[in-house]
Amino acid sequence: MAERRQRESTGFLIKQRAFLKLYIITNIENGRWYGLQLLDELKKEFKPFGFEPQHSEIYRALHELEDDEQILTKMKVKQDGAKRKEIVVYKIKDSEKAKAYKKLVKADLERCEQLLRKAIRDNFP
Amino acid sequence: MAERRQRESTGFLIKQRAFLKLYIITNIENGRWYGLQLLDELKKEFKPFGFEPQHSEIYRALHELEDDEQILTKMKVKQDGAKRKEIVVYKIKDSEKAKAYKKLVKADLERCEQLLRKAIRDNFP
DNA sequence: CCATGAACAGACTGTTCATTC
DNA sequence: GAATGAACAGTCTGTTCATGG
Repeated sequence: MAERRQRESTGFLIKQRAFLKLYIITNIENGRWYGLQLLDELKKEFKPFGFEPQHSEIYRALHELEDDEQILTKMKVKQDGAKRKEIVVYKIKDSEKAKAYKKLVKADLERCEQLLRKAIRDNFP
Repeated sequence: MAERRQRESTGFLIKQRAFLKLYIITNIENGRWYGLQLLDELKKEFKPFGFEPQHSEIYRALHELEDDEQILTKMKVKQDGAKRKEIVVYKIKDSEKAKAYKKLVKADLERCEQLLRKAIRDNFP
């Protein structure tokens, strides 16, 4: 089971999903995080670049990193303080797979960067 | 009439359509071109970057540059030689609008490039 | 086969709704 | 309101089909 999408159709630019997954892994490598917390952080990061990710994309990315890529595991924990709300906290489950995934995305990011630079060169001499 | 799409939803990366439109304008600024000819040229250009545009995207881009952006006009011409096949050749109709469009896309390309560079910086120290 | 175009279908993502604290 | 999740809807794009030389 668990065979899912495989990208590389005609290969234009990287998809938002993969881009967010990369950031999520890196953040979780440095500590525990849960969904809305990641959303706030990433919104803050990308706001200056006119990009504002949505909460559903973050959750989809987290679910795929757990179910498809098998890179993360989740834990439900009671929030600190008086509140008895459960939140879903993620941590790295397989750091080798995490490393491999990041390597893949890095290559794609560099490819995309070159494509954009080429477009600027070719069209604005 | 003729009110159509306006991008900037949450603003991740530039869309393939806009990217191709830019190249199409630049190519047509330097002479007459028709659809499949542009397709061949652009496939050749982007092949080394793992990107291979499809013919329907080229046609959609051309149609929008004519109908929506009002930057191009088309002419049907008989192909040279013995063949009596008509092909659809485009030329610039409004070079001011072309210039303005390219300026817009340039800004977006630069924004995207910065976003990618940031991702490389942030995740691969 | 070349050339243009439209129709159809699927993938990706944004908006909304549902549920629980 | 915070948090998670799923359902729904729309857009973008790839594949296929249709037409004509």
